[in-house]
Amino acid sequence: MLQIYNSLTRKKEAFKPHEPGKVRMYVCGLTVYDYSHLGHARAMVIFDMVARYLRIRGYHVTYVRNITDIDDKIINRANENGEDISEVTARFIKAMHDDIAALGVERPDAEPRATEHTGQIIAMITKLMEKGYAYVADNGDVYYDVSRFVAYGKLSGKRPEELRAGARVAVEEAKDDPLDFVLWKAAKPNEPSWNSPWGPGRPGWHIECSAMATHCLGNHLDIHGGGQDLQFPHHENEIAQSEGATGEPFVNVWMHNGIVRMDDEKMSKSLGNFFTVREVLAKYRPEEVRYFILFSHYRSPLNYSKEQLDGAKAALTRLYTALRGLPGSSDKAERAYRDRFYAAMDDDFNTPAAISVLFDLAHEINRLSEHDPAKAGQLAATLRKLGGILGLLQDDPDVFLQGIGAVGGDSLRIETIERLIAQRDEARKHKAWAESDRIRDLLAEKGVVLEDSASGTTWRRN
RNA sequence: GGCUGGAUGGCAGAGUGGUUAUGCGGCGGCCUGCAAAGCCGUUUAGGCCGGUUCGAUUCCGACUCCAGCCUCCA
Repeated sequence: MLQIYNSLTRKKEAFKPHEPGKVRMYVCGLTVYDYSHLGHARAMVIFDMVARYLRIRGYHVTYVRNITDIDDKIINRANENGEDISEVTARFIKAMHDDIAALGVERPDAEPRATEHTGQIIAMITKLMEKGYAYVADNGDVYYDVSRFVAYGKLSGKRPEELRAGARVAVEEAKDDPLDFVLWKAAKPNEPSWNSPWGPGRPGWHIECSAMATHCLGNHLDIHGGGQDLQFPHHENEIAQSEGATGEPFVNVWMHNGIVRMDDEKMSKSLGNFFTVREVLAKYRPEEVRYFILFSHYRSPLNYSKEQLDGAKAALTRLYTALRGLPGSSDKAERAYRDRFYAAMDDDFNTPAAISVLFDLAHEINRLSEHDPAKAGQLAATLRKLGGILGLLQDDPDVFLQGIGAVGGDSLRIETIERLIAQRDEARKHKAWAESDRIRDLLAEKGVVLEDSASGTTWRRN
């Protein structure tokens, strides 16, 4: 039985979609004004893992992940570059798709963009106006009246009075209440705008998610996900908007992934302490990055460090080494291991525990490979199958270990390596150990590790 | 200050009221011409103080420290 930690109730709950067998899931995507960094990548990989696992468990999943393609930062970026907004967004949407595809993130079923849903957005704001949840301010902006939504704060555990008391932000004068948030921004000169009942303007950030989520998935979602840093105010505001407009519960299960840290501090654009996905992929292979992300639980903070990424590489090397030379494809997984893997994943997507099952498999494969290759082969197929659920271990082991597409360094060409190995074999036949070791040291200096066995010499890059 | 969440072995990172997490690293052994890989064994745990219990790392309470949110943020 799948259990998911629900941020709304702050506990794990048995997962029950309200339509049996079907899951409607919405995840907050990115604002496309710059390259994605590791924090974005984590959210993308986590919810990709969630969608994959739900499907493995037999659910028909509709996964929607939005793109915010109109916002102050995008406008500023376009102005800085002397570009049109659509040029900026097109470029960074492409970059995002490339980056996360490299990390093995599958495309969601829909990827709605704010600028393509202004109709739905305006319709929802109109509804909120009609129901008295919104007002037009003196400056022409439309605001949500937080005082009208009695459940405000239920997701974040915050109380409006305390928020007001602790307000540290300069209060926008047009608002009736510092907690009110903008639904529609009146256009300033030279800003992109859409016509609306309240004059030309553009949507506020929070409303787009409410409008697109309900438009794509209906009023009542099973799962809504996003980074922990979106829990308040973004998701709190989404609830206020959606439930205010539809009168129905908006989301059953709220899932929040932990943030990525650098030196025990949040990795973020504003702090400037971030690595873009591209920068990381220049040093590490995509699968290493994906493993790094999945090796800690999705709700824990994830500390970025060289040691962690190097560890991911070492761990994958062990798993692929176990798979090497064994038939890898099969549809059936050994039941005992599969059950343990599922049990881990059923427990709030406990990927570290699930990964530990992969290592137990690798260990058993290594034990059996000599005396019971048939059984070892079966387990190898199981390992590959279960790894695949996490989007791991789908490469040919030799391709991974020999580092085709490995990054960095002045690596030797395969032909050169094989020629040197042949030379060394010749020397070894004559027990010319000095020459043999000379060649092995030479290769080692170039990052190539040799492994002699009864069946010949194999090599890998380290 | 308020609201969330956390504190585990050398590092990373899970589960668990009494029994091996797992990975990286260390140490000893097997294998090897020597290595590497692998295998066998092994070494360091659960912030601090109380409480509940036959027994707590695990449950409860206080304390200390850390992070996130309260401003755009995955």
